[in-house]
Amino acid sequence: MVKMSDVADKANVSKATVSRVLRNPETVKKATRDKVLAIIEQLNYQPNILARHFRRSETNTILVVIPNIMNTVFSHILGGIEHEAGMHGYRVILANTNRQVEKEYEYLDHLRQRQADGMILLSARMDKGVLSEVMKQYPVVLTADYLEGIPIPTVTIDNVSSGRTATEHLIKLGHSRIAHITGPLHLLVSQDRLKGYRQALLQNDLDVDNILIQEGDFSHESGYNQMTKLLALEHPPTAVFSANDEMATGIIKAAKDHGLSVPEDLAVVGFDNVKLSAIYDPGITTIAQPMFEMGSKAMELLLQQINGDETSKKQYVLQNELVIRESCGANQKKLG
Amino acid sequence: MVKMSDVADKANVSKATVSRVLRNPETVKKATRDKVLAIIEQLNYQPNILARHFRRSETNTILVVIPNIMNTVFSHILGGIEHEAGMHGYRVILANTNRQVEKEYEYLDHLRQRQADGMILLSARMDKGVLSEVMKQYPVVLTADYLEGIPIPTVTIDNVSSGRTATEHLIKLGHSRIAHITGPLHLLVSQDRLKGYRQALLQNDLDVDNILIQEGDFSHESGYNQMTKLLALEHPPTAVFSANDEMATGIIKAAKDHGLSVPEDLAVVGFDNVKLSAIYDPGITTIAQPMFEMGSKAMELLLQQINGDETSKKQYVLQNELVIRESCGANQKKLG
DNA sequence: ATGTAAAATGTAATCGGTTACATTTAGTAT
DNA sequence: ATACTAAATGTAACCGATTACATTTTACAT
Repeated sequence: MVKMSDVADKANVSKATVSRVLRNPETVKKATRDKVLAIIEQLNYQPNILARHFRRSETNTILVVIPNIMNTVFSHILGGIEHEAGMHGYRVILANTNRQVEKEYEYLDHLRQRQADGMILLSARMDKGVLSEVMKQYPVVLTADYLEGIPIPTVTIDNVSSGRTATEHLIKLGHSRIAHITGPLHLLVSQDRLKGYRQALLQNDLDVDNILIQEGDFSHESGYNQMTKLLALEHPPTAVFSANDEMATGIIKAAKDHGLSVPEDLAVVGFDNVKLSAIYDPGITTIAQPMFEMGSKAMELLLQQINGDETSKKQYVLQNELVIRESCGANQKKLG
Repeated sequence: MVKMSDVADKANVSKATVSRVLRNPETVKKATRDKVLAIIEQLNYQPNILARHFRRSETNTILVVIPNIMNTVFSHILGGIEHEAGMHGYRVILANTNRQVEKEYEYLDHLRQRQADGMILLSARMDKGVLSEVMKQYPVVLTADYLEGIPIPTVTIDNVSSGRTATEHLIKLGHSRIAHITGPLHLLVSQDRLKGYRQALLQNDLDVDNILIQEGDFSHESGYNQMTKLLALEHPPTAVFSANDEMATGIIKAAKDHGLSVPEDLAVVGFDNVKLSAIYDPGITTIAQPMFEMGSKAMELLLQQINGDETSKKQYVLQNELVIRESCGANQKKLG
């Protein structure tokens, strides 16, 4: 393997000059630079990146801690991260946690060992004290999830307002008996979407009937099961706000199996705007999370931190949007 | 940052001994080992992994070249890779190509610069000559895609036989006018699925009618569009084999929009068995690709190569399976 | 031609583990 | 107790690029 000193020898310059040609070309006279570059070309010299990483103790690598890559929402955020990272010469290491906290701690050690220049968390279950401590020493950004009480740079959407928007949309369509199937309630996102749902009802002088609020786990099956329960009520809902799109498909299936049509007999609004919601029949009206942008913005913030810009330690709230399709009935007749 | 020599000093041993405690504990007397470990604990010593990587010129990192992380099939394969890698202390670097060959070449350089110990390709568009050359020098495994003519270790399913199985299933259900909407035909997988489709027809003495073979691009829209075309034929098909599940949803939508029911008026079989096919209504009968297993098997083969086992340079063909749901009508009445 | 500052280049230390080889210590047989 | 082997530990070179600092060269003004 040809190394820097080989190039230096052949070009009759010192290693330092070769190094400069590579890293600070402007500090080297053009003639020398060209000569060195020619030799580099000729010898097909590839700098030993590991040596560079070691010497500079930086890795051009960032860690993405992700609960589950196979989840569409996460993989799209990851897409955004990867895109932005690539544009700046950074590589992305996958840190799948399968939702185990121990894994999060494990990856924290990677950061401490300087195996990565920074870390983007798509889930933060670890102890807040530990996280605050880490934040002080290393570049960290949180997205998709968020935490209360610690000032960690975060990129999210406003889930409360989104929940409100989704619910208000159903109210405007004339519904008054609106159910909500939530995500796992230990997650702040689920709590916030629920909060938004409640706010919308109250602000429109509608009762919040707790029997209409059922906890799901974001899976199709849970949507199906909880909806089946709701349909067995004496006064079943005429509309449902689902905390994500996959549950919405379960909800629609349950309604169909119960002999109801969507949106005629039951209006449904989902959340996320994953591809599924556009493909499903009926198309699912949903709150669009800008997943890709969340990822790229998170990476952008991380890069600022890596480059020593401490002022960038902010909370970012991205715009979300209601995407109207068939499942809510807005495109059909209005319900009375 | 506390380093190895600090530990050595405090423990009254040499750096070498500390290093051995960490890497070859069995070569150190228990008493010494315990003493050193205690000091490591006490000083909270974290070895500098970058130094280790540099010195040993290995990275415990592998590169996964992937056309698009946001695609379910790829993200599931990636899941399998990550899982297997994690179990063996390897980290996974994402190398998204967005289907650009140049990116593939770029990541090849990472391998050459020893930034990774090996590479798993989920797409190989690069020149076969280049790839063969790389294969000789570095551990490489191909999965999801495959190439003819070069003996690169590959993990796939048998797409020909799968295409045959899917088509035969429709034939057994009594269909004789079976269409096939293919994937992009520049991909071998698409060609092979098509080949299987043809074989099934011929082996059952059915004509291959080229008008019934339409090229799609794996998207919902292309499924919809091509099916719409097929339905406009004088003798439209009564069954379709779709080269993936997403197109199958488009096909079903087109049928519905044309006033047909699935499976009663049109039987559909998809390919992949992504979650979508289970969630969709009707549930899509499909060929299950063991995506996760493909990933973990590919990683397993890569690890064998990394560990110098050259005999492992094989082609692996994993089992696939027909998953019967509603869209083909097998669970309903038989068609005559 | 001479002096001076700026630009270009060189020298050599350094990053922190790893490991071949040398040396010491422990263990066992006679 | 002695000799010999194996086990344990130490010494020091090494991996290859980076960079602070020193030195030389160049450019320009007088």
